[in-house]
Amino acid sequence: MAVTIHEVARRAGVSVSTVSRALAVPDLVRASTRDRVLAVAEELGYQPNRAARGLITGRTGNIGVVVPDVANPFFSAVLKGAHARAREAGQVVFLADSAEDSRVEAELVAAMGKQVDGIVLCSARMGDEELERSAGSTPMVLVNRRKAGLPSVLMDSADGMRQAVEHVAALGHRRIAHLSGPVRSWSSAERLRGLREAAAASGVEAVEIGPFPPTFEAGLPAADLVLASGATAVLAYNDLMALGVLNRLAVRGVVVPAEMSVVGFDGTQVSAMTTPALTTVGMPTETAGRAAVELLLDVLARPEHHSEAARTLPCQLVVRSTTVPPLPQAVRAGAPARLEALT
Amino acid sequence: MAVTIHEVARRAGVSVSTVSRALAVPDLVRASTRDRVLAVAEELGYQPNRAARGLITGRTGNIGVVVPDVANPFFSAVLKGAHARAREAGQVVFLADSAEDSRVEAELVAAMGKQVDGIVLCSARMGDEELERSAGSTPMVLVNRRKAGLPSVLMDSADGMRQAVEHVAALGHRRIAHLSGPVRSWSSAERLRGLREAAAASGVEAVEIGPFPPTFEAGLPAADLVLASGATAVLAYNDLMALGVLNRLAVRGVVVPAEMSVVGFDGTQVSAMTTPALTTVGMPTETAGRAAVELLLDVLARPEHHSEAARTLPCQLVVRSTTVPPLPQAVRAGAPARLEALT
DNA sequence: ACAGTCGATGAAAACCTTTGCACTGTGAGC
DNA sequence: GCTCACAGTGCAAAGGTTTTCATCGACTGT
Repeated sequence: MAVTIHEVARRAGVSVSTVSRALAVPDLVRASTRDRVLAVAEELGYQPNRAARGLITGRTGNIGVVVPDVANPFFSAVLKGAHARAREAGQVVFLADSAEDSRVEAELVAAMGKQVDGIVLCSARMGDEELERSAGSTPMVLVNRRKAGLPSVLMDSADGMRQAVEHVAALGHRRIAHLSGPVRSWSSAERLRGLREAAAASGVEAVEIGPFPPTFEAGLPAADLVLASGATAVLAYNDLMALGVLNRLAVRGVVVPAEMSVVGFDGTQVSAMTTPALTTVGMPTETAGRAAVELLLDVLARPEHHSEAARTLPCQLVVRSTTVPPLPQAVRAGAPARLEALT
Repeated sequence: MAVTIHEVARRAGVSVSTVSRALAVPDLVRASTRDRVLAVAEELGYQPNRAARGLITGRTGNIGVVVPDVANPFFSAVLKGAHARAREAGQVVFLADSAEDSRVEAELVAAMGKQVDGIVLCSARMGDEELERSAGSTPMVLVNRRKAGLPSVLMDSADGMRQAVEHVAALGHRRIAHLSGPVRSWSSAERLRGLREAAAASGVEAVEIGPFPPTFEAGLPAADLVLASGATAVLAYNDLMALGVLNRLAVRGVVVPAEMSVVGFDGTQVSAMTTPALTTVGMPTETAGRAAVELLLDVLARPEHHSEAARTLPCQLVVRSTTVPPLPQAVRAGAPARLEALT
């Protein structure tokens, strides 16, 4: 049986109100009384019952985080950041995994609604109307999704894509392939936009292939498509897909980076672990997680104030070993024997 | 303002008791009344306030999951399984990340205590006494940690290790290196035990190197140690470390698997993505997560019953491309030129 | 026809906390 | 010496639900 505020009050010889105040608004109670109460509370190991508190204050002290897939390193990193920031604020995080299913997602958000003060919704898959409905009942901040009237934390994927394009363009590539991701994803659209703008600006030709699911497996067939496209560099939707490309290229006997440059996206741990190490666009995942709960906390504190706030976090290209200048045309057309001399 | 049970009662023309019963124990109310109540509840979108319910029942409907690091794919997989099973049971999961710190871990468990019905504690880092103290205040099931009197879900790492050892032994390796993981980890100790037993039984010589943190970075220097040891095969503590080994071996110009066989552990996604694909011991991570909340639910349902229950899940070696028979001694000592012919 | 049962429902207590309001006493200002 | 303000504290209501107990009517068995 847990120790209640009544028990503390009894032992300290005061009323429950005084105990409550001693803990919540110390200045309201005389120093001597407060010290006595605090001592007793400490001794008994008293911890307020959050359910009871929530009942009266209407605040639960919980924040919900919903992601499409916890097992995806991208999201688990966001989750980690969110958890860290929440903990600092004494909030607890509720986790929900929508399994990439927009219906489940909506359901989870609805179910969470009453038990949390607010929700951090990552890469929302649900439609705009559903989103609006959900947001109506619970304060919510979006991560990597934009919706008028809803606060959000965005990662500047378009700019990340620009960096990637400029990088391969600077290396001398003139025809680059892009492997696109989930159609309904905001992030996906942003990257496409960044690609087109940067390609036009840099005077390189971008061939768009896809869409694909953002997985290793999708990268396998995508690699063949890339080879057939005649591109000399490929920008994958994410690191997982890039790994698939790498894998398939190796099977096909295509040497990376000599014969094909490959760029990933997300900057997940694994991108540093391949041989050769993958050039990728680093995403501020953990930072985004932190920023999202930060923003949510703000919204909770003064509701009407920043319903429109959108914070954009920068991406940073990290150049590793999968991007080099393309082979001269003559060599590419030549015999494999000549290639060996180059690698 | 949320719709309460009173509102439903008023609109349905019954008392709150009847509404409560219609939802919780439908047989207790007349069919016609029940239908009417249910219809009204549905129409109003009534959802019981869990805080209020928890206040009276003493059950929160929440279960806590604490892991050393959400961003580690091994744990995020366990988490995913736990979440899935919890959701099926209508429970929600509280996440806590201890950042591999035993003090934070204990703190988190204590803080969670009051807000959850029970805790799933993964790969507990805290000491036995602390563990005992924590378990005293909240029902708890351990994952990959054994402690007398506490229910637990174990993955049979020792047997997984046996499979790995027998595999490389069968390939003809006679001297194999083992890279050990965190000293305080139960899993680590189990694997060492499995290694020694299987090595003795198979008549192979095991050289134990370590301990190391279970990371990619640790695999780098470990690879050099392995080369110096004269082993022809290496069993790494986990996949991450194995990737580090692979990476460093490539840098050193050692060809895998021809010159060195490498086995990982955990069977994480990434193990399938390397080139060559990593032979590894598959761990039933998601299953373990499910099993853990299953067990917790059981314990919650009938407390005194299975406080001792320990469920052990099997591991399964998955053979891929990093393990082949060792080179004949003559060749290994010979010129690199001869090697090339082999690969 | 009557006692006894049982099914269906309602009233109210209980869970633990926060907080508005009321009360007491002390010191300041006149 | 009297009023007033105010600091410190207690009382009690409120929050939404579950659950025990009581009530009431109808039905069964004799």
